Amino acid sequence: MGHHSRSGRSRGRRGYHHGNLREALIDAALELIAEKGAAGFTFADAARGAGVSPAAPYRHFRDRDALMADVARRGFEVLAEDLEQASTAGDPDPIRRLEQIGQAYIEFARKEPALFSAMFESGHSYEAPEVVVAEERAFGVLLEASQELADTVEDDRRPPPMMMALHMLSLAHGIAALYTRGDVSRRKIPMAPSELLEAAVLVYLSGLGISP
Amino acid sequence: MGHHSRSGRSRGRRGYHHGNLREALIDAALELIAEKGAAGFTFADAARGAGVSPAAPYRHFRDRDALMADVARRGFEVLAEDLEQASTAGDPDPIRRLEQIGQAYIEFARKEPALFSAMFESGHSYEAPEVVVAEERAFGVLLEASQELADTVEDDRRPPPMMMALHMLSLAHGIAALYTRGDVSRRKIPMAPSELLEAAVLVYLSGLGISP
DNA sequence: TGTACATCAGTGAACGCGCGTTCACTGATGTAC
DNA sequence: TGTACATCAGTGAACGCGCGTTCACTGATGTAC
Repeated sequence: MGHHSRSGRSRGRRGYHHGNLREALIDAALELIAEKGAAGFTFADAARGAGVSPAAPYRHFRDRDALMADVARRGFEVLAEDLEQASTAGDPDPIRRLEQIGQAYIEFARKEPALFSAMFESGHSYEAPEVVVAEERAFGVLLEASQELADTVEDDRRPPPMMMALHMLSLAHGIAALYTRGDVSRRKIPMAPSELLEAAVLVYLSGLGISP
Repeated sequence: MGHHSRSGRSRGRRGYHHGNLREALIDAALELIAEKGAAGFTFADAARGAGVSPAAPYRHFRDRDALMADVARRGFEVLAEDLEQASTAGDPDPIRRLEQIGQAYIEFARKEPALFSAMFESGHSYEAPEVVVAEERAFGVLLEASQELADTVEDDRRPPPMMMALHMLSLAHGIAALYTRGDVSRRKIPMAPSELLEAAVLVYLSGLGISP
């Protein structure tokens, strides 16, 4: 299953103690989310998936919600890393950078549908500090790139970076939510999501007076 | 509760027969979704909410999924109506029309968070024909307005209406999903969602060479 | 290096609960004549 | 208009099941000396 490429499959416990049950539970949750959606599993399911007794998860998470919050936190952390990667690697041209970050956003949704669901479709808002921090870190990448791009424009025509970042995020998130998840979902469109995003970004930036 | 402004509150049964249990179950489901999210209720909860025995819903819906699908269908129908309303009423100028449709989209998400959740955050894709029809009807409004606006541009610079419509939808949906639901959710931003959308639309259209 | 002991991270049995679902039933409604 | 009857839409009791959660427990690990 694709979404374990990062964390590796939990490879069976080595005795009475599991060794890394916390991670194994998160992995199991992701697998279950991928199968049946964010609402489609129970605390006991996660225990079963990790190969432990139903009482074992209580050593690591207060309840199912706490487990889900941790899954969401990891999601935002992975997303932040991906966006940072897209921002620092690749073409350093400010326009290309912004566009690459947007592409990384929808690519994240495509590659990690289970994380994406846990983050945005679980019915919770996750006000836990670690989640908020990770969220802001991800948004910060977008904001910084917007700032940098805005700085290339002469003073009197410079667009507000915060607005640019929010526009980019909304656009990327909308495309991701509606069109990127191949299996569980969604609407079909006559072009790839990445093309749709690319075209939108170019039009949008052109509207701000920014052209390649 | 706000989301009953359209259908009216179910006002207690008048005897052994409920009279309109199907609608009452949908109403109850909406109330429960508003309280606890799309995953936060059971078939039995819906029955309780409608004031009938747990066996009664089986006369109208095969299971909980069938009930949710019907809620989603109604959601898309209401959305389609709202978009049509925004398209036909109000300013007939093509630019304003498109923008009004976008505003209606996020306004729908704000006013009907329970419907919005059922439509987009329930973990189902709803391939039932009636749902697809309602979805296409809603999208059709956006497409038609895009078509009309594209027609105001001279031939050689005319943007593809389908692309415009998809861009508008993605943008509106992203803003709606991230920022419009006051209670259950979400991120805070330094401007109202409607302003965020308005600015984005103006920039975008300007990028297409369309200005008021 | 060995031993005693504290701590940690699991077990597995048990419980109460509510859910989904079926069933024979029955009150209410509609219709034929 | 009245009556017999079919159909509809609900009841309520029952069931098996799996979930969440607690509990005393125990095997494994780490550490002091």
